[in-house]
Amino acid sequence: MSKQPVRVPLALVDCHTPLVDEPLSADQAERLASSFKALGDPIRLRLLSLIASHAGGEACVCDLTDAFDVSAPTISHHLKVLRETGLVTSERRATWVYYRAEPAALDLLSTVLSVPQRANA
Amino acid sequence: MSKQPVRVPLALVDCHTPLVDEPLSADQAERLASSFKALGDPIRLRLLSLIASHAGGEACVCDLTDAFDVSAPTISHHLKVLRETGLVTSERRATWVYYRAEPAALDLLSTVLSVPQRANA
DNA sequence: CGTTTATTTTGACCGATGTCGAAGCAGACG
DNA sequence: CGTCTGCTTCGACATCGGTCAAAATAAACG
Repeated sequence: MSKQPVRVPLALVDCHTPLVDEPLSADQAERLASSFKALGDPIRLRLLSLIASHAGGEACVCDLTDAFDVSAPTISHHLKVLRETGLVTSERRATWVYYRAEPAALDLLSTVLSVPQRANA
Repeated sequence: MSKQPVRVPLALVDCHTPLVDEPLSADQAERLASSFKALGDPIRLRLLSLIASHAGGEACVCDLTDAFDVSAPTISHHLKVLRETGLVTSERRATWVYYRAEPAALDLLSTVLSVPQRANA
């Protein structure tokens, strides 16, 4: 029942305030933009969603490849982009490679976009 | 004290479930990706943040241009991208053009990325 | 060990996108 | 009316990014 260690991708430490609250620094914007860019492709979004919503919290690449009309190298490329931004992690077990979503990364981006309701300014 | 009309950008009606809950359809992914792609540029992120956090809830283009090292046409281009995805709206008043953030659009994207905490699957 | 299957890397292609200067448009103000 | 200022559009250019086929790597299996 212990708390999971909260894994915030290295590139995103220090970005935790909703962007509507105060202007992002150039530096924060640079790092956040990389993450959103990774989400800015329909195949990557679907991959992430498939992985995150998959039974057991992980999905094998072979499961993912079949869901799309693009070649295996293309899927691999998109997974790499998601990995490099810390949105997913991967682990090889025997023949197959399994991907998991990184909830802390998603949550952080969700927070940045959130709109805290307050008195209408 | 009446409720504001909730303005969800047309392209995003029908996308309201966290992507970790169930796989996005190709169609939803396509539309959401457009929005995230708009957020996938550091200048656009900072523009959005500047606009949303600006006193009065709106900012004039002239305020925005000075904050960056790029030309006015480039700022205008980025604002157009934000406008076309429904993240901001603009209004001309006399000499100046004012931009506002669209909270419903931000909130929707925030929801899609959110991670509802539940029993660890 | 050679083969087969799963996944990634490499290299090339080409369309998409960020950038700028120049030109255009819209109001305001003499 | 003519001109000035604020903003956008146009056209060109360079870079980036998604895609594939082919080759490379990894692990199992016979």
